[in-house]
Amino acid sequence: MTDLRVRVDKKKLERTAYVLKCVAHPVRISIIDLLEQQEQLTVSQLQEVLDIEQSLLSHHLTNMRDKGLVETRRQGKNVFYFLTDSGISNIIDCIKGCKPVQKQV
Amino acid sequence: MTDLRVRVDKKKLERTAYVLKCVAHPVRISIIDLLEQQEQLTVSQLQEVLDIEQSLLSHHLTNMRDKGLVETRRQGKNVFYFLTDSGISNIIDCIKGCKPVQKQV
DNA sequence: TTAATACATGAATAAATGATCATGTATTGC
DNA sequence: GCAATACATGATCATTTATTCATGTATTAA
Repeated sequence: MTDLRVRVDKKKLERTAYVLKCVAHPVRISIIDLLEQQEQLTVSQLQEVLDIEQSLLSHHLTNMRDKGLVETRRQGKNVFYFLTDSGISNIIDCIKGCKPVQKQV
Repeated sequence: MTDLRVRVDKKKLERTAYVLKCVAHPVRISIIDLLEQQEQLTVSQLQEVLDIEQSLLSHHLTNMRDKGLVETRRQGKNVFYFLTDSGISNIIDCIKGCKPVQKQV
């Protein structure tokens, strides 16, 4: 076991976990999926598709924004959300492509 | 917004979030990283590199095993852990490769 | 069989996350 | 200004996840 060590430094490790944690939620994955299809969507549009409470959605979006996954642009009464160019889509594609793991749910 | 909808079905969405949640932890990402380098490692070996309490590590490993991320093979007193062929490594590579997102930590 | 090593497990607690509810702010149109 | 629409925020509570500690089990070697 000569010089085995974790190849990712601690800061990046924590940042990665932090961002991943944000992605690791059905609603938030859905949001990412929708924004991959649509470029930008208002909260109302997202709400309509996702069919969840407005404030819950808003919390999720704020969460994602805090972590840098999405950004916003206001246009009149509407606020548009869009994915930042952070490679998150790649992660999702990666996951979508990967074989489902089998074990207890 | 004609027929915008989430392209991932609910079951897969939940499963993905479930697995991702498991990946989304510094210690567990480290474990994956080590097992990418080493093929198989005992708990003691992991413990030495990671420098955390034995029982905590064991809990993490059990967690990962329950989710199907790793499997085990006993050899005498030792238990070897190794990654299952589930594409998790790809996810990690993906993440390691992706631009760091900037915002509050 | 006993002791030592290697690992697992369960209970208890602490900390983080998720959901709900009530309320607040920004923008527009009247 | 006032009401309506669109969204955000904060407090609270419920649930999940992380950590610790004490103890348990399997394997080997003496």
